[in-house]
Amino acid sequence: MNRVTKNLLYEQVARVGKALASPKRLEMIELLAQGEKTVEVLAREAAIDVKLTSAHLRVLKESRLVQSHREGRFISYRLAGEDVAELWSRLHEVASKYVVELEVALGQLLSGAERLTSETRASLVAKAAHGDIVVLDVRPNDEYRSAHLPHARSIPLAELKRRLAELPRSKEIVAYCRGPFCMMSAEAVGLLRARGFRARKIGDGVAEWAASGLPLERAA
Amino acid sequence: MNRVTKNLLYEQVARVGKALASPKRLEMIELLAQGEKTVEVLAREAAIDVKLTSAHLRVLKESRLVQSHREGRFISYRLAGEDVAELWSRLHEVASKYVVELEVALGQLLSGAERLTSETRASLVAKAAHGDIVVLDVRPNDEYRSAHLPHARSIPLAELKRRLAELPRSKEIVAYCRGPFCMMSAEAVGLLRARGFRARKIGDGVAEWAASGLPLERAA
DNA sequence: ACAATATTCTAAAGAGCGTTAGAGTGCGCG
DNA sequence: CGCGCACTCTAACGCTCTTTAGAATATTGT
Repeated sequence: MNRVTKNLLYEQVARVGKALASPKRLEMIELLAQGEKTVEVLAREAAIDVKLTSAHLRVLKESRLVQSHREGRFISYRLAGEDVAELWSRLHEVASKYVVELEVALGQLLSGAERLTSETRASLVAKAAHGDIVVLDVRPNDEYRSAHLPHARSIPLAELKRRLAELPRSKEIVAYCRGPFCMMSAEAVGLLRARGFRARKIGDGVAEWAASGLPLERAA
Repeated sequence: MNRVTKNLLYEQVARVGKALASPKRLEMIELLAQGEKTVEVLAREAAIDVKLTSAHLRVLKESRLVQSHREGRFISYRLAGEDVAELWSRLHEVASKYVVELEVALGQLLSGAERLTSETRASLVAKAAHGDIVVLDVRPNDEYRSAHLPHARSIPLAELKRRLAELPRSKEIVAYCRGPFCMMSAEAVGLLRARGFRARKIGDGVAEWAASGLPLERAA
């Protein structure tokens, strides 16, 4: 009985592991870490067929990583807790530390994006609080409202070009988006630099930030 | 290219997820979190066929979660880093928090084993340092030597019955083993209570302890 | 060099998972 | 009420993973 029970327990944990074993589901988890989303929105943002998205969400729901609730005609999904985002963050931390191919790919992708340590995160907050830099959130505005880095300002990537006047040329602009795999902040930096701003990106998203133990801000 | 690269990245992370998607591999990771082991030892302790153990180790090695090196006729495996044990700990933390069936099974299995918080962990160390309690490691001695909780004493479960004289009847004995799924500490507590000792178990193993940020001791 | 031991490699069967399409369900609006 | 929308359920295909057995490899001791 001992051994049988034991295997059953590892099986339950493996159910969560299985949920984390698919690239599509991982992308969905990262998107949901930005805030609640409907199936349709999720399918569009991840570029996955709606039916397939629904099927994957079913798996995530069965493993208790996400929860769903109906809102009128739409069904909205969210992560089951903060620690799910943290788990995702740890997973890709371990992955990027040990999987060489990922390192190489990440290196190309991030193209100079800073990997933050707890010290640099703390000094980032301090500089932002003091007004020495501008922390810029380039995700869609609803994701910003759901949660964002301390002192961050929201200008979604799509609106950046026509809202450049809101940004100072005297200060360094530090852009971020959904996490190290997300290209939006890199695009934003490219645009800003072309217009003569001083800008750089960081690899952190809200999940990475929270996983490092620092608090997030939420819109009222 | 953007999308292609992106999927490739999630795929790399999913490789690690896949490695965590099998009950047998999870059990092996927990065993390896206790210290380096050869294939044969691992196979015996997990009650898995040697060939199958080797195959699973191959998967773990390909996902860079474990490393191997030859020692004479044996090949010894260990976790690739401390954060792998931490990842395992987080995984089963999330699993046990959200998977109801696991909760129930755990509840029966732990039968009163204390879930530790950071406060109770700290006070445990303080009491052990002061000599108010005896922290007892009932795992095989080589696992104890590899790493153990602060101030812990080693009496492997197999030797406990004939070494009872080494333990004080005046102090409470706090037993632990490999983690919340491990039955050895529960057996030890049963034995000790039957002989008139004051004893209880805790769910922590070295992985859970380290994941909570506290230091471990290692034999010189 | 040869036998014994520990482990890996190869091949093949079976189970389980991802994906797609079509039918079905629940909600809101006219 | 009934139509349309958002989503889920079911069934089926192909593919990948697990598991087992047999052959192969590397190392030690004689």
